[in-house]
Amino acid sequence: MTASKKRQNRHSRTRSDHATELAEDYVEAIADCIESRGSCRAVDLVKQFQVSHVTVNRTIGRLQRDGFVVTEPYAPLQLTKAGTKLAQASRRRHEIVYQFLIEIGVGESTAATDSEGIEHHVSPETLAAMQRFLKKGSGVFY
Amino acid sequence: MTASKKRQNRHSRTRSDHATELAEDYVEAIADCIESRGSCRAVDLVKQFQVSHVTVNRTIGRLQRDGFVVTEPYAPLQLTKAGTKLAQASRRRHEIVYQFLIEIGVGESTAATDSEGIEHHVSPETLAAMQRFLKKGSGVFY
DNA sequence: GTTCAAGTTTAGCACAGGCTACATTTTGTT
DNA sequence: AACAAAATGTAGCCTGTGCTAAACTTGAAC
Repeated sequence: MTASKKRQNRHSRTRSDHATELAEDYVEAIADCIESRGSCRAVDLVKQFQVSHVTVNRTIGRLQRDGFVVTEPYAPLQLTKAGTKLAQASRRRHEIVYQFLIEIGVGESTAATDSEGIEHHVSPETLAAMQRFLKKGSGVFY
Repeated sequence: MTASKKRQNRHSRTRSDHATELAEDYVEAIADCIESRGSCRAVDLVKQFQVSHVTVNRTIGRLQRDGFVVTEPYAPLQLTKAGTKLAQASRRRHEIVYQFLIEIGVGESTAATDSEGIEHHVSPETLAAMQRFLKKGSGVFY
């Protein structure tokens, strides 16, 4: 495969990737919120993402349309089965990437920031490579 | 810093990050194209990114507006100083991430794909960690 | 020098994801 | 019960990034 052909593959996926990123961030946040506080409301997401409640509201609408979330007006959010699954997968990736960054010597704060961005672009193969690395322990590297 | 506070930081940057990603991809591609073929036309980018020529055209317009590219109607594209700088930085990050993925055992094809997505989310600190890792050689890990 | 093909530009549309301003509903306090 | 505050919803706007259709330039072939 040529270099430019590879790039084509990636970029033909870029748009839909971006569409999925927000969904993953939201369901992850919703799952966290439900776990830690028992339920999740739009206002919790407003605090998380630092966007206006209108933006949150409409993003939730898209999540509902896409089958990740169910809501009734003025009621807390609930994840569907698909939403829960997506949240778990997203959180798992996130955690592995975070730990991996820590392992290669990135500071906690930066690891937290970068893992948020990176997690959405890590394929199963790369994730597996990171896991292998983590299992070896940091003694191997340092 | 709390976990949710960290997330806020990342997400408050997400939108502008996305805006920058495309710019980086474009200037990188333009720089590659100029190097390999002597000049770069919109049609070359159409092939690279697999989007319509109209989309390319308007993206170029934004790049020009933002000072990364100069064009005259029906003429090849040129990078400004800022554009060249951005392209170099982008390519450097890209290359380090790619080599790093290879080093931890990711296959070439996947490394190419994932590095395209990851490069935009790697902070200088994480990039430095990856470089340290590369300098140690793969013998340390395998 | 005309004509034709390739490249470019313009017009106009869609959707995602951001916003403010304003309306409505819920909930907690008195 | 009434009011105030908090949460949610609605209307309408903007930009970015995608598209098709149609017009226009440019350059090459005849």
